[in-house]
Amino acid sequence: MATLSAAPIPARDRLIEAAGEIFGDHGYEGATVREITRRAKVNLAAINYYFRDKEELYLETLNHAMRTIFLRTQPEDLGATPEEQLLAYISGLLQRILNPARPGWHGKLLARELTSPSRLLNVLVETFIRPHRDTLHMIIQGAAGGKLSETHLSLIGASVIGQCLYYRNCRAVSERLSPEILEAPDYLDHIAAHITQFSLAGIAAQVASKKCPK
Amino acid sequence: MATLSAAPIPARDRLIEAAGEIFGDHGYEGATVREITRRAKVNLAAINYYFRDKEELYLETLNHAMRTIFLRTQPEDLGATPEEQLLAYISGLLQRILNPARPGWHGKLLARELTSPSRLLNVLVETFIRPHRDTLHMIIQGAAGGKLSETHLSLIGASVIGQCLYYRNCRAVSERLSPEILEAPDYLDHIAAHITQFSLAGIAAQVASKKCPK
Amino acid sequence: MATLSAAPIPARDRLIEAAGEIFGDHGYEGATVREITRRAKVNLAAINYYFRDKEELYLETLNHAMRTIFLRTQPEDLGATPEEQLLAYISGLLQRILNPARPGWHGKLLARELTSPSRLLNVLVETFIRPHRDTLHMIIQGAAGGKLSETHLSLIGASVIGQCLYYRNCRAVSERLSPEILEAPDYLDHIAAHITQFSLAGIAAQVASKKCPK
Amino acid sequence: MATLSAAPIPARDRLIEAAGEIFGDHGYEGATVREITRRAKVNLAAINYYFRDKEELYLETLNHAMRTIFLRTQPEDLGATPEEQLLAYISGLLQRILNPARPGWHGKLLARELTSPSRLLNVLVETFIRPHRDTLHMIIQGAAGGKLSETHLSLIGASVIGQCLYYRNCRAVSERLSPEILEAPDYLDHIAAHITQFSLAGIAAQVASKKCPK
DNA sequence: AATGAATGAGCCTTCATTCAT
DNA sequence: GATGAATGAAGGCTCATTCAT
Repeated sequence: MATLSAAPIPARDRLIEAAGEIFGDHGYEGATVREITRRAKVNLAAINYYFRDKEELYLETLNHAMRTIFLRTQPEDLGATPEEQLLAYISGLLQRILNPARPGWHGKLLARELTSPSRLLNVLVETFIRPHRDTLHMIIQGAAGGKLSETHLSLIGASVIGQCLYYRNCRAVSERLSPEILEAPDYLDHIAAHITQFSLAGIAAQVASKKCPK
Repeated sequence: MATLSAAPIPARDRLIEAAGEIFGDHGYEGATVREITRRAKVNLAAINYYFRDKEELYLETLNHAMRTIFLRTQPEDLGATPEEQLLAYISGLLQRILNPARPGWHGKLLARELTSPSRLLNVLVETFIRPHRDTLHMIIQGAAGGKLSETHLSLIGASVIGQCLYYRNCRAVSERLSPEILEAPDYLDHIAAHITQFSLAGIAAQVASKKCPK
Repeated sequence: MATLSAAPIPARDRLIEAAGEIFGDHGYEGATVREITRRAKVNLAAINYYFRDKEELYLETLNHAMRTIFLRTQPEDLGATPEEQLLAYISGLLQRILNPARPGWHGKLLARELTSPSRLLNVLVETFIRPHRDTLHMIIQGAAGGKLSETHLSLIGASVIGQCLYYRNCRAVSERLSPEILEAPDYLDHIAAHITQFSLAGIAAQVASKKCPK
Repeated sequence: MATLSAAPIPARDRLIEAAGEIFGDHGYEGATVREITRRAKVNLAAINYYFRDKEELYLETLNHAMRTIFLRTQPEDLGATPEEQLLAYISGLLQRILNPARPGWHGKLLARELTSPSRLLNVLVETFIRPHRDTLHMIIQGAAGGKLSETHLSLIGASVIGQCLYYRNCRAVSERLSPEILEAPDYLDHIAAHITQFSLAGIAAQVASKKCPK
């Protein structure tokens, strides 16, 4: 019989959702399977049933978050000019790790994993992060006019990413030191605009310094 | 009788040193007092004796790391021109959180605390971070010629700090994506120079855009 | 298939039985959960599983003992004349706290709780002891011919109860000072008879002294 | 130089006083040497210095309490007639175990020891309790006119002692069930008078029943 | 004579996991 | 397919005690 009521979320998915929240808030060691199963409203033994053990659940949850955060984006999808592409890239990244409309734990989990990596890091880097990084480098190269070495690209890429991650990693500090920035309704747009302008100037300076080295 | 042998390090100090390493590597929840006391070569009950409990030991250790990292530095100590000051500031920060000659756990502990704050964060921000931030803002204001609003200072300050912390928070990723950067013997100087040049260009662009808003 | 073997006692009940014996012998603080779980032949973690913690187990065990000791008895169940009722009451009380056929720890636990009350005492008094006391007062009033004030009833009741509890609280001393009393096969009956006769005389004297106060 | 200030109480005596209070309130196992040394305002190691260990301190403290409670009293000291002697005996016992002017822990410690004896009980019984019991039996024999057997004396003695100890052992219950008795300023005298009258009647009945056994 | 530093043993509790159903 | 019962291991902590001074 057809019915309008939404299908109930399967237990396995409820587990991943609950695990993400708790791993994000308390870390792998700080999270307890009891708390996770309670929040997911499943039996205590369900984690060992659907996943093998706590670690497997963590890896599965992390994988889920990474897939959501690192949606493939091609430069051509981002905009016409390199400047537009960079803004789109930065804006997208900020959205993915900070937007409270998304499950907050995606970004938290990524930040935790970067700071203290699990054994999944290698596959994480190759599968998700490197392609994303390549896209960013391409955009930067475009903005620079195609003159930058790999090392320069890496340094600049790190500068761009570092600026974005700051708002994820140091959110608690920001809230105390510069609350006005985080309180604006469209603060993510403001921050994205600032980082883009700031970085484009940095890129331009890099190009200039290579042209006329003192 | 005079002797050349160094005085033995007191048990309490050995505990803080061991705790710093293990808290830095595994986080508060992941660290066990058994492991800490074993590494410090003291009795299991020593933590309860010198500190009240595990949490007190953590706070004491964190405080120790913060005091070491956030040595007061006045702008005038840093250099003559704003550019020199900014370079000195960035270089100093990188040294404090990354220099392997220092106990590696200082920076790790700071990074952990920023990402997932304990109840000590408030006092940490007011005692250590805010004064440091004020110094940075002063330097930026100097580099900008004294024209920037508080909000702009905050955004630019976040860009500078974010670039620096990237190498601490995402070190594991950097090692995989750009190993050549971290392998140079004076890589901290290179990074500091890059961030400084990048940021000065960003500051200049900010000043220019305020003068002639499109 | 029908079998003659008795059903195995559930782990939870074994825990209460073992806990009663050990709490009775060593008190709450002197008892260890290790010893209790060992005697109950269950895992160390079973206490946390069936009860929340050691205290909850104690309260549950105490409650169990109290329910067994303080079976409701109505005066009319006890006998026809007040004298028979008093004998039945005293005899029943002695049986409940001393009879070695019952688990010995019931009485021990009660004696301990009276001497050094836990936070359960209030509910214990209201639920179990007060009704019992009211029954006793009714019997005394009957034996006295209905002339005694509340205060006199309380004093006489205390005298009756005190005589009975002596054999519980000071059993170890009795065994040394008057072993012949405890060695008779029906010593509980002898003691009950003595206390009854002794108390009836006391009650009669009380009534007489009220009639002709000197 | 002579001075009016009282001599400071020696550390050893302060320890016994503090130990008595805490053993009385929490029992041997529930008491901690830390708490005792803190209350006695002595070093943590003082217990092991003045006494050998915790148990030795307990025995010493118990001994101290027993000596205070069981001051030798001869029948001739108590009064002329057996009735006066019994009143004096009962009144004295109640004073010793209940009088709040004395250190409250004396009675508490005795009650605890009777209910759950330590290995000191044997010597306690022979040294303190038996002589006291003999005095009581002599008084009872006097009141009875010298006709009672040992067994009868023991039963009657137990009745007398039991009535007295009730107010020590079940004080917490009395406070809830009959507060009015304990609130009178001279309640100890009232209780002593009641127990004496009650017991004299009991003794008389015993004598009568032996004369004309049914 | 007395004490601060340090310790080994044992406490209760909680953890992730498994097993029988 | 899913779960309630039960468990072994390890957790942090507190205990009474000792040792060097």
